[in-house]
Amino acid sequence: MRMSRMMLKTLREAPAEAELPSHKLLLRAGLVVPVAAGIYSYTPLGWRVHRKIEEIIRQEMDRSGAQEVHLPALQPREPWVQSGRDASMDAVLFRLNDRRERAFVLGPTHEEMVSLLAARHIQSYRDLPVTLYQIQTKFRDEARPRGGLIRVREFAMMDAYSFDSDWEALDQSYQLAYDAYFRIFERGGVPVIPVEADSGAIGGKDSQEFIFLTESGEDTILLCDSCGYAANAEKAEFRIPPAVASEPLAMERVHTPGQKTIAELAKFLNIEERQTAKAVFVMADGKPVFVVIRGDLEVNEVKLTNALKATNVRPMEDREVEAAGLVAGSASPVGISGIQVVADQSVVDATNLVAGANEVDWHLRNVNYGRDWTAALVADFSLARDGDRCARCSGTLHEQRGIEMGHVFKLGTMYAEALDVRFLDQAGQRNETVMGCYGIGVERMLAAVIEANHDKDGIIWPKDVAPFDVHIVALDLEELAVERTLTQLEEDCEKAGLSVLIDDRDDSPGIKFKDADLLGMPVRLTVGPRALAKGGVELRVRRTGEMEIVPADQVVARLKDV
RNA sequence: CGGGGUGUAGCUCAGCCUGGCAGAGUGCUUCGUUCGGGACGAAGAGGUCCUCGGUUCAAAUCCGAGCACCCCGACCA
Repeated sequence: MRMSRMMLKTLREAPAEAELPSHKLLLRAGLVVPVAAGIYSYTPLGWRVHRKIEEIIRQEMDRSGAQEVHLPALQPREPWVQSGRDASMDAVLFRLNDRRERAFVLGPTHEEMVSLLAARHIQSYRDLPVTLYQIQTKFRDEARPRGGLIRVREFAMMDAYSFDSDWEALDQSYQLAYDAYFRIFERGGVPVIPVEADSGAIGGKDSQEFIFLTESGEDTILLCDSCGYAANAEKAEFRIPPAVASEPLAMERVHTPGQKTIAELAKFLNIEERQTAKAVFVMADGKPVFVVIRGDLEVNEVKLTNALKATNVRPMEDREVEAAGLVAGSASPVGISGIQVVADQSVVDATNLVAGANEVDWHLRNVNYGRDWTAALVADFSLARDGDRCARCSGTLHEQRGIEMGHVFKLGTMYAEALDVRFLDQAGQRNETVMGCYGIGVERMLAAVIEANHDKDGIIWPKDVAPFDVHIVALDLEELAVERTLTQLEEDCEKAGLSVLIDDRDDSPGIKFKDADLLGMPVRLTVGPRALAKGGVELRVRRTGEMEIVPADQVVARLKDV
C-alpha cells in the first residue's frame, strides 16, 4: 500500500474531547472518525486493525473447537419478551417497527437468537456438546458512551455460546473458552487477569471477567496481596471488621441536634462508626425498601439486588423518601412499619448500636437486633473496599481500576427453559441444555491494545494486530537507486507474505518518521541515499528503537527474526 | 437522569468581561528553495462564530430557551 494513495489523515494534535491515550492516538493516527456519541466510522487503516483482531479471535475460537455462525442483528421482539429481557434490558434496547408495525429490536447480545438456532439442531444428547460463536454488530443504548472506543453504542462483539447436557460437561466447554480467551488477549498484547464477577439474578454459576488493569478503567477490582484472590467489587468477598463487643443494654433516646450523617453522629456521640446502624433507602423493582447496615460499611447494590431477588435496585430519590414517610438523617428500623426492612448480617451480629429515632434531631442508643427490631430479610450485602481483609486468607484487599475485556459465564438453563432448547438423554428423558456464554468486544480490545502498547511518540502495534507488518519510509525517491531498492523490497516482502505500507509521499523526512512512529508498525525500513551508502537499508524496531543497516537482499530473512 | 465543562476555519485555540470589518498557529492549494526526526519564503482557498428567539442603530460578544460533545456519578447481559 502506498501512502500517497491511502485515505489517511494524521493529526498533529488530538481533538480536545479525547482524554485517554488510546482515544487520542486512535484519532491522531486517523484510525477512526467520530460520528456521534459512541458511534465511529473506521478508515481503511483502522479497519485493517479491526480485521486483524477479528482474525486472532477466529483463529483461537476455531482452535478451541467452536463453530462460527452468523445471527441477525435485526431481531423480532417476541423472543425478548419470552426470555424476560425485553423488560430487564429495557433502557439499553434499541427498538423499532417494520412497515407493518411489527416490533423489532437491534440486538444488544444474542442469547435469544442463538437459542432459537440451537433449538432446531439439538435433539439428542448425541448433538452435544456444541459451541457456537459469531462476530456481530451489537447495539446498546448506553446511558453514557465514554473513553473513545471503550464504551460505545454500536460495536462488534465476538459472542460465543456453549450447549451441554449437564453442568459437569459445561465445566469443560467453559474451560476451553477460558483458555482461548487467554490466548486471544496474549496475542493482542493486552495483559489481563481473571477475576470473579457477579452472575446476576439469572442464576448462573461461575462468572469470570478478564480484566485489563488500568487507571482509566471503569470497573473496580479487589485484589488480595497474599493469596491472589481477585474479584470485581460488586462480587468481592471480605471479612467484615468485628463489632465492638458488649452485653445488651437498655435502649434509650439521645438528643442529637443537627446530626445527620454517620460521620457527624459518631463524632458528636464520641463513638466509632461501627457502633452505629446506617439506614439506606432504595427502590427495588419499583418498591421502597429500608436497608440497614453497620455505619462503617457501604451497601453493595449488586449483592443487595441478588439478595432481594430483584432485577433493578437504585437509591431512592428525595421525593420518594418523603413519600415513604422516612426521616432522612434519623431514620430507624425500630418501630417502622409499612415498608420492607432488610438487614445486613453486620447489624445482626453487633450489639448496642446507635440508630435513628424516626424523629428529627433524635437517635436511639443500645439498639439490638431481635430485641428492638427485626427484618424481613437478613443477608450479606456489604461492599468490599480498599484495605479490607481477604475472606480466604489473612491478606489485605487492594482496589484497582480495570477495563472488562471479556466475560465468561456459566449461564445455566434459563434460556433453554424460556426458548425450549431441550434434548433427549440416554434414558429417553427430555432435559434442558446447560448453556455458557462468552464475550469479547472487538473495539474495546482495539482500544486496550493501544492503551497497553504506546509511548510518547505513538502506537506500538503487537505483531498480530499491526495493520501492516512493515513500514517502509522512502527518502529521495528521485534517486534511481532508492526507487530500485524500494521496488525490490516491496516485491520481496510480498513474496514472503508480509504486508507493506510504503511512505512514498512528497514530504520531508521528519514528517515521515513522525508518522511512522505514530502509526506504529512493528518494523520500519528506511530506504534512502544515506543508508544505501552504508550498504543497505536502515531497519528500526518500533518497540525498542534498535536500528541496524541491513543489505537490501537480506532484509526479508532478517525480518523473520524480529 | 444528577453534577461540572466546552461549542468560533479540517485540528489546537484567541477574541466575549467592556457590542462596532472574523483572527492566530497548524493543516490544505500553487510556485520556488530545501530534503535522515513535524524545513523556509511568497501567494491563496477555507466561516451557519452550535441552533432558535429576544434586546439593540448594530450581537461571536448581552439575555432566554434548546441541541450537541467531553468528564464525574447513576446506569451498564
